[in-house]
Amino acid sequence: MIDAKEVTISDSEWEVMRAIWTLKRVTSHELIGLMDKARGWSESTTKTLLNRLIKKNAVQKIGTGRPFSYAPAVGEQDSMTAAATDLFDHMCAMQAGTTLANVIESRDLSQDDIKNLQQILAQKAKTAPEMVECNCLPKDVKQDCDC
Amino acid sequence: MIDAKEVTISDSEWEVMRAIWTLKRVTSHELIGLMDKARGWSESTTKTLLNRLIKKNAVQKIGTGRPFSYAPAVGEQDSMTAAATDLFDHMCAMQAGTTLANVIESRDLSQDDIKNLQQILAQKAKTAPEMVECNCLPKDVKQDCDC
DNA sequence: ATTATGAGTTTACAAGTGTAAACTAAGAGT
DNA sequence: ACTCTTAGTTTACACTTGTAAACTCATAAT
Repeated sequence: MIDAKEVTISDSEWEVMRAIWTLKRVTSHELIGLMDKARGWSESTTKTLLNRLIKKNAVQKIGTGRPFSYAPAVGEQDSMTAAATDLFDHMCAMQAGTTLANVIESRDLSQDDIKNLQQILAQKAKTAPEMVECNCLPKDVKQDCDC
Repeated sequence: MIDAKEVTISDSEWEVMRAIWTLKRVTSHELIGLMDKARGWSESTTKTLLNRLIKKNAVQKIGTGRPFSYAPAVGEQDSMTAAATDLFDHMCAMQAGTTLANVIESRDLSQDDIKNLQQILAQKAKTAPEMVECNCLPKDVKQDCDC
């Protein structure tokens, strides 16, 4: 498995990856049918995306004979966490909490997910600061904003 | 204020937006200095990004005379929530919970953020399902995976 | 052995992005 | 009124992405 942090997957590529992750192993034929059904993509489009993913090391080609199979080379959970972490890393730290709250409100979460989150939060509460500071400007820039 | 969901902000543009959001109102001069200090960008680069943001309606030009000022035309929290929601919308629903957990572990959250999250989770727990299903394949595709 | 067909590889092309130079117009100073 | 300087606008250019056609190479069928 390649480290998910090393691989950048574009939006369309994500669609392909999701199918591959879910099926674990596919032929291009299956994938083409799937993406056509799911997104209405032409055969060519799926082929291109698959090749780009191989080149990026997000997918590995399996087998020797002609109908090859394709399997994920990066983990789904790892890729998801890497993508989400990357996004938050580029946003204001001060508002991350509220953003997370907004996201959570709109997600379907299982009872187990919720318990897990609660446990993590309880843990974090023990050492959490009273305030998180805005990290949007270089620290030496005067910043008398209420942000 | 323009609806954040209508505006797509690229990575570099985010850096500029963060500065503008934090300062609420800037001149291109200030912004150029800031981005140079924060990212080492040349004057030209900041100017280009600022113009793209204006064209996208993420930033508004203020004033009539020559040194114009620039202010956000979309809200920061709204944009953050829109970006994060969009990301999660494109990922497997089944693993969103774990992903959120992973993200939360690595964030700095304030006591208030945590309380807020806890309150939301307690609420969600009341109606949360036992399991969230994978939504990565068209529902009519046979899918005997353990995913 | 020859051909059709399915699978894989190359090329294409417009839009968006990161990065920046060149050009132009409005005010500031003389 | 003329010129310097600063702020704003245009152009540039390579790389990525979304989308897809064209082309080529194995292999199965004849």
